[in-house]
Amino acid sequence: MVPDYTTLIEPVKNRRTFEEVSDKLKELVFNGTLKPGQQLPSEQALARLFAVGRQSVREALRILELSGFIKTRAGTRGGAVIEGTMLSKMTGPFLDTFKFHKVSLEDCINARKAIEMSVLEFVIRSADDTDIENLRENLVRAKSRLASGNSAYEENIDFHRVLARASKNYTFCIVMESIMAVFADFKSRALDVRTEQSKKIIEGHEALVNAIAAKKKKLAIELLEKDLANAKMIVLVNSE
Amino acid sequence: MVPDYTTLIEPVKNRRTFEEVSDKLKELVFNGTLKPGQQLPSEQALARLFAVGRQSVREALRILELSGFIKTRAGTRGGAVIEGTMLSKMTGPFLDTFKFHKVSLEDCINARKAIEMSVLEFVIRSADDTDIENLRENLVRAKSRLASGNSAYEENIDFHRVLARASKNYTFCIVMESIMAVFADFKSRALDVRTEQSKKIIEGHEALVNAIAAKKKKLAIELLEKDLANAKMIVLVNSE
DNA sequence: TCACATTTGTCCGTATGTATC
DNA sequence: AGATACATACGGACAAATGTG
Repeated sequence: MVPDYTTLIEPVKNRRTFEEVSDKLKELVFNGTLKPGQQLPSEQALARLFAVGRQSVREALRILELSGFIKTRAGTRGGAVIEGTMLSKMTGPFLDTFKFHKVSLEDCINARKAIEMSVLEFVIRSADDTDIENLRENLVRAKSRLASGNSAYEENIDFHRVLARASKNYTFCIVMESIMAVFADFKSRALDVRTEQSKKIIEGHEALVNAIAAKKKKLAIELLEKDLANAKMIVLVNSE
Repeated sequence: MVPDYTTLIEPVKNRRTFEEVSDKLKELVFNGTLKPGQQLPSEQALARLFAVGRQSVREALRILELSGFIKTRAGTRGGAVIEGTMLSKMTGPFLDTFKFHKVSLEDCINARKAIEMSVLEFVIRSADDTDIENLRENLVRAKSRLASGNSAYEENIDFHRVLARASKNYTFCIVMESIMAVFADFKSRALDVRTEQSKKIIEGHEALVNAIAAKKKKLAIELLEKDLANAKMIVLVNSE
């Protein structure tokens, strides 16, 4: 009968100053005291308020910035502003972990397929008119991009983000956002997608949206499988 | 035919010094120049090497620390050391995003079920003897924990991390690590799991491992479904 | 167009706590 | 116990950016 000291007893004061500061500010965001769009006091003012040095405040702000809580701007009327979403900053750590452990693109593609097939099930159950509209809006953006002679790679990645949102389960949004970041990064480094490929992908997306709108589950599953197979081929061919 | 200036033209020098430093160090880790366990020069030395101030080095180190690239220790022979894994630091940003967007536990549980069922398919296909052994080792740890009068909540969470590893696809490891962090955090804040509940979970895990070892796919799926339903009940009851 | 004020970004000097030898 | 080497932390100073009058 050994009691569990490790969870009962915590370090009294091993925490560093900047950690106290960043945790305190995080808490103010979580409990709604600090709302998105709101301006934080200047670094000097924060240092006075917390009764710490400006260096500690700066290191705390770096943490909050990297975590996506705030963005900072220099100059008059500059400073730290609370962000409205943390989704985009989620992807950095995920991508770092991915690269650090040298995960293969193929593994990522395979896992992504499994997860997105689940997402689709949720989408067919829960998608409403607004979601269908958002998906169609993505198709319009992608097509206009294509019409101006560029590939629609970014828009076609975004399609899957919008799809995840239509599942009405934000957990999927976070996960898919992270995974799609891998493909976005891959494109920025290596990929030069042909416009014909983009066109084919968009056509597939269009058919998929129609199937979802019509609640044709079997067809939708089939179409998503085809789309992911297409995407897999494009990525793997270009990663040689 | 509007050319895509946003991807063609990048800001010439908007980057801050500490970003340059942290990116440079990240790159050295990614390309293998800096290996896990290796010691970085002191802050003073790094400042000299990069020809920047100590403050910039410190802010860069904060970023690398938060991202999980390094850990720092004070004292002689202290300093920054390259980490061997980034998995554990992956969870912080995920958890922050989760809280920031106030995702419901139920959504998280539902998404987790969908994803873990996919993981199980991969596990049944790919798990080898070592994986089965790792899973059994987890059961031993959980039981000994129970025998000493504590709940085995942490070990039972860890079971699912080990399961993800058995899929042989590191993408699943990253995703599951992130999701399980939500439950680990939940426990640390609210949950007081009864030992009887832990015992029941462990028995379920044991049956699941046996089914996986015997490659009985249908049975394994059934058992995992039951386990997740159990976990869902325990969490939701305690979150009232 | 041109200062001016404010705030971040950066560097330096110094002091303290901490861990190792 | 004392010396050493490092992170941690504070304060002062100046440069760079940026909005305002």
